[in-house]
Amino acid sequence: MSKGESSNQRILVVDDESSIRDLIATSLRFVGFDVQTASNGSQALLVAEEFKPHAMVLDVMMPGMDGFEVCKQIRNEGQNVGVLFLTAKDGMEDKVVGLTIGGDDYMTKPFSLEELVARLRSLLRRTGATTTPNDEEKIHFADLDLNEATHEVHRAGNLIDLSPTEFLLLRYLMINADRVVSKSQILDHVWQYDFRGDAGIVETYISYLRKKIDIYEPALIHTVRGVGYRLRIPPK
Amino acid sequence: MSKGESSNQRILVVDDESSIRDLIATSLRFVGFDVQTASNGSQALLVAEEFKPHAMVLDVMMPGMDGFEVCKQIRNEGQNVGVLFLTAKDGMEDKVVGLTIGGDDYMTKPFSLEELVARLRSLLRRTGATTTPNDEEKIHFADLDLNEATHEVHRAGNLIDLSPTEFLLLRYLMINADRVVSKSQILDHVWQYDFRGDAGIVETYISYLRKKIDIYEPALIHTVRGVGYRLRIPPK
DNA sequence: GTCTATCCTCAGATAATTCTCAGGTGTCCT
DNA sequence: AGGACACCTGAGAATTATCTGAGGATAGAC
Repeated sequence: MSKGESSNQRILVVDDESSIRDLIATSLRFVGFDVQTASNGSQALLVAEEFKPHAMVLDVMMPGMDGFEVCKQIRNEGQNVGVLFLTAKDGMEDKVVGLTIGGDDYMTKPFSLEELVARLRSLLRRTGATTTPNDEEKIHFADLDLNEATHEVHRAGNLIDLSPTEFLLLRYLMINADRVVSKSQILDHVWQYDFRGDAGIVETYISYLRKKIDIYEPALIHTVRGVGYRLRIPPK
Repeated sequence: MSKGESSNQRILVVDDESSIRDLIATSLRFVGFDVQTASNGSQALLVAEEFKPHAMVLDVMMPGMDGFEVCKQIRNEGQNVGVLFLTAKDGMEDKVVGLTIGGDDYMTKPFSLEELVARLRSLLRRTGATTTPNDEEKIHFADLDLNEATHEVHRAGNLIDLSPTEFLLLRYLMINADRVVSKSQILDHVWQYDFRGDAGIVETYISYLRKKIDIYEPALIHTVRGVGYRLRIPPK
C-alpha cells in the first residue's frame, strides 16, 4: 500500500552512528524509498556521485568532514539535491538554520520516524524532485482534514488545536486509516526513537485525541481490544 | 490445502530452548514453510548465509549473542530478511521500542501457534518476500469474511464483534474449512502453548462463536461427535 | 523570572474477556 | 429402558485490558 508510492526516489543517508543509520535506512526503505548509506563524509561523496540521490539525510556532527562540508562539496559538483540535516539538540541549532536555504530542512536528534518521513517528503516536494507529483500535503479521512504544510487539522470544518505529539499520532492513524495499528507500532513510529517508557502513554494520547476529535459524531477512533487502535467510519 | 501454498518460503527459527524451537519449527513446516533452525546467534549467522531465509523467528533473549545483534549482523551482510522477534513478558517489554520498524514485528512468550503463523504471513506480505503475492489479508468461507488488517469479521454483510480468542478460533476454523479439527488440535493451535487447562474450554468458545455467527442461516459450525468440529456449508 | 503548554507517569475505576464449573440435553450402546 | 458418554450452555469468579483524571517535570514564551 504505502510501498511503491515514492519509488525511484533515491535517498542517501549519512550518519556515523550505525544504529541511527540503520534505523533511518530501514524505515525509509519500508515506505518505498531507494536508500543508500554512508558512514562518513568522504564515503558520502563517493556514493553520491554514483547514486545521484534526490535527497540526503545528513548528520551534521561527524568525525572528519562534517555535514555542512559534505553538502557544500556535493553542491559544488553541481548536484541538485535537497538536504535534511540532523543535529544534536545543543548550540548547533542556530548554525543550521542559516544553511537551510532552498528547500533544505533540519531536525534535532532524537526525532520520531513519522516526522522524519513527513519532513523528507515535504522536502522532496519543495525541491521539485518528486517523480510522483500527485503526492499531496493534505490527508483526508471522513470529515477529518489534516494539512501538513500548515499543521492544521479540521473536523467537519472546525479547526482543532492539537499539540505536536497529538498531531503526529493523528497523522499516523490517518495514514493507516482502517487498519489496526498496535500500541508498540505507534510508539515506534510516532515517539522519538530513544523513548524508554511504557506503551501505556499511547493510551493517554489516544484519550487526549478523542477528547478533541471524537466530541463530534460519529467517533472515528476505535479500540480493537488486545490488538490496537483503528481509525474508521462506523457502519451506519 | 494449506500445505504448499507458502512453499519455497524459507524461515529460520532461532531459539535456545529446544522445546520452543521444535514446537515452532514443526508448526511452520506443517503449514508449508521450508524451515531451518539454530540454537544460538553465531549458528544462526552461519545457517542464514547458506539458507538465505525470507524471514526469521528470533528469540531476543539468548545466551551469548542476543536477537538484536543477530538481526543487525545479518542485515549488515545485506540480507533483506523480515524478523519476528520473540520476547518474554517480563522486564524486556521496554526494549520493545524499535521492534516494529520496517515491517518487523514481535510477540511476547507465551504465544499461540495460530498467531505466530498469522503474524509471520503478514510480515512476509509486508516485506514483499512472498512468492505467491495473491496471498491476501482476507479469508472467506461461505458468507463469512474475515479481514486480518482491520480485524473485522462479517457474516452475510453484517459486522460481527469478536473477542481476541473468538477471532483466533474462527480464523483457525476458516483456514481449516471443511476439515474436522479436534478439540486438542484447536487447543494446541489457538491457545497459548503454556495453557494448562481442560479442552472443555474449546466447547465454551465454540458456543460463544455460534451465538455470534450461527444466529444466521445456515449454521456453519458443525460438531462431529467424538472427533471435533468442522466448518461447512450444509448440503441443502 | 513567571506563566503556560506539553509531556509523561501513575493509579483507581470500569469494562471486557477468559476460564471454571456444573446441570442439562442428546446420542449411542447394550 | 437405562447407563455411559459427549457435548452444550449459563452463571459467575478471576483476570486482564483499557480509560481517564490528577499531578509532577520540563521547556519555551513572554
